[in-house]
Amino acid sequence: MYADVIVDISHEKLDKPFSYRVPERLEGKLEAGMCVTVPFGGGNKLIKGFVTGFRETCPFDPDKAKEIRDIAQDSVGVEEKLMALAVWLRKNYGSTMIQALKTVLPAKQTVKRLAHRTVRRTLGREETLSLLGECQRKKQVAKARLLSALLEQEEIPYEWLTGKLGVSGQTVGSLERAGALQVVSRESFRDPVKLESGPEEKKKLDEAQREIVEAVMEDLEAGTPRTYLIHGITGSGKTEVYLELIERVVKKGRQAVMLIPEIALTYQTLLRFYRRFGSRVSVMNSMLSPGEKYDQCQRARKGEIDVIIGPRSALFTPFPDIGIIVMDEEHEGSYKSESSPKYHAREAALEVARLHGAAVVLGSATPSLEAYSRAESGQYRLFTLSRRLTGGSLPTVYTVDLSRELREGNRSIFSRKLAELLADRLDKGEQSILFLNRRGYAGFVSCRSCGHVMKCPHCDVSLSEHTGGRLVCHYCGFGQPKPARCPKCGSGYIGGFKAGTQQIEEKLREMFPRARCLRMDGDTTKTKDSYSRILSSFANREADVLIGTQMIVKGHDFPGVTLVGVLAADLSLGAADYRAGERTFQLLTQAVGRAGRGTAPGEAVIQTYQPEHYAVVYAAAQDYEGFYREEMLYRELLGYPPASHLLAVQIFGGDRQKAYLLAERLAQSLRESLPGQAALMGPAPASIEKLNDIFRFVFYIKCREYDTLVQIKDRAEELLKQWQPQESVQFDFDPVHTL
DNA sequence: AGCACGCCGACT
DNA sequence: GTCGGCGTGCTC
Repeated sequence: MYADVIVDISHEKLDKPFSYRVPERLEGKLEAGMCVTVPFGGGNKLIKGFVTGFRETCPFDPDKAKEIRDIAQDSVGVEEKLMALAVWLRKNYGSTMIQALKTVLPAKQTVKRLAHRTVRRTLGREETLSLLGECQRKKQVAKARLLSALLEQEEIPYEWLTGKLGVSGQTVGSLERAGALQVVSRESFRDPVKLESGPEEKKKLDEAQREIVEAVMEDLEAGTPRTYLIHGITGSGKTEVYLELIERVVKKGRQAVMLIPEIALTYQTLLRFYRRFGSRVSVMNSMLSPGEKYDQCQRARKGEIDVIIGPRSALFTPFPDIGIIVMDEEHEGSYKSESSPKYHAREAALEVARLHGAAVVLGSATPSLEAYSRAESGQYRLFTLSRRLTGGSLPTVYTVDLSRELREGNRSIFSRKLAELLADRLDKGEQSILFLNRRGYAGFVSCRSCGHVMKCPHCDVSLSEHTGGRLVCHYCGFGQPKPARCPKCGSGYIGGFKAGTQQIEEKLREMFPRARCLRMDGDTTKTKDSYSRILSSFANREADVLIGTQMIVKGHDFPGVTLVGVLAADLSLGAADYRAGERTFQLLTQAVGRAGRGTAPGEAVIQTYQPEHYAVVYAAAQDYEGFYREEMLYRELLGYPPASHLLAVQIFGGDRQKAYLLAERLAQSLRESLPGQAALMGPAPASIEKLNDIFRFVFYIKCREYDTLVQIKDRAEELLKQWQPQESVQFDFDPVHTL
């Protein structure tokens, strides 16, 4: 019996499993994910490693195999919990143990410690010079290089030496022994966000808020923490509830994790946490350098912080005793990892909470169907906050039928209603936002005259236009040629949507030459701080109109905005996946909610070719419940999550034919042993069939039981182990981002 | 990353 | 011949 052991994730060259013999006394006791001590290298130095799997035979010269020394006893609680989490990730989402470990073990620890390791000259200038002369005399080129570098600059980062200067480790070592220099490993915990922790403004909670806090704390103190869903409209004071809960948990000596979507951390929110928790709070942010991330982990490990704010990876902060995990904007797609293991932070949070005995609080104005249905079934406890504390009433929403505009002779991007209201705002000096929900735009085809969208007859998702004018369903592979006329109304105005933020800006300038406008999209926010610069410049009323994609409707508060225009709701409705309706509803609700946050009443215009689509109708009415009922019905009918579960099996390969054959072969083999309640669809080319010269195919398996899908995944992994294909295969459970 | 190995110039 | 420096490659 042999065990695969990862000895150190920190270095790329060691970033692969080493096989060790399992001694008899450990047989049966050892499990994947366990921490063991093994002899490593020529000196048989004992080091710690993690078991990633087992095998019967030795994959190399069996004489070289060494034996596992022991199960590491000293493995602290923190590491053990993270390991258990890695095992869980691997089992439930299907990835290699290495990938799972990398996900869980934060940053590249040791590498990043080196980033903070420097070499400092200890001898004086004269002495160093004479030593340099001696080295040159002895033709010790490496030492000479190092010494002259140290004369230029007293302190040099370690990896400069090994990298740029080409000085090896032992050269540094021998000079250190000679007393010419000193290796300084500094663990300075710089605070990445420098803020003055001002006086804390503690708002008094109203009754509804207090009820939530009391309920959660009661369960937590009784030792029976649960999962809670707060359905609260924007501005209903969810953050206050989070703050209060976290403060109470911290007072009990436990730690808290505050999860936020990738880009959503606003300055205001951050400030509130700093005011409340001072230096005991830390931020994990994608803007941080890996070294800074590592710093934050060290601080957590040492117990220097109690609260971490960050995206899904903050879940793996090495806290010893987490008491609460808060997940704000629970419905956000960025909580689903896009790289293997493709875990969902909501599910991972539940597992972390289980391991720590912590409570999980989910919050959203538009909860995901997954969360809301679980709340309905009693799995989660539901709370509703329906009062807008910040004042301001809900905006008036107008839905404009774009096909009617077209029929009545208006071929512009702006409907007459939107143009009229825009002109009015410009006259009054009030601000407007124009929103283009481009996300999910995957080349769908619709009729400009009647709004009919070309859909797959088998899957009820939009067909995507592929090169060569063919329409393809990337769930089941169904294909048909692109029709010249709309099959419903016979109009020739059928085709893809082509409107970007630039065109909108041009049209706006044409129509309102006096309007000052700002544009915010991928192009204008390339640099790091341009994002916040645009937002603050708009907040300071330096512009009248802000044009942008999803990024403008998240988080930020603009009290001066009294008009929101959604230019084409259909852009996200037409997305070729089953979540299109849900996403559209969420985006529209958020967008509409941007209007009238201040004292002046707001208005919103939703332009669409499908004014009677339920996502549009319920968003316009700001009716979550209604939307939920209808969408859920549809998911039940078609067997999509959360009514059922869906496993996407994705095949990636450089050779189109071979990749397709593997997909076909794997799908066929799985079909043969498919349990009755499961159904397999496909394979089909991904919506972007070729990316970076890699061909992508996908097939889907639907099943009510999640565990059955896990078993099917295990079976697929087994087959792949036998076949050893060149292509890579990934699994995505209940996918959020379709390929 | 750390360590052994082997090559190469220098010096008793 | 031997010693020590320094790059190279391997580690189950």
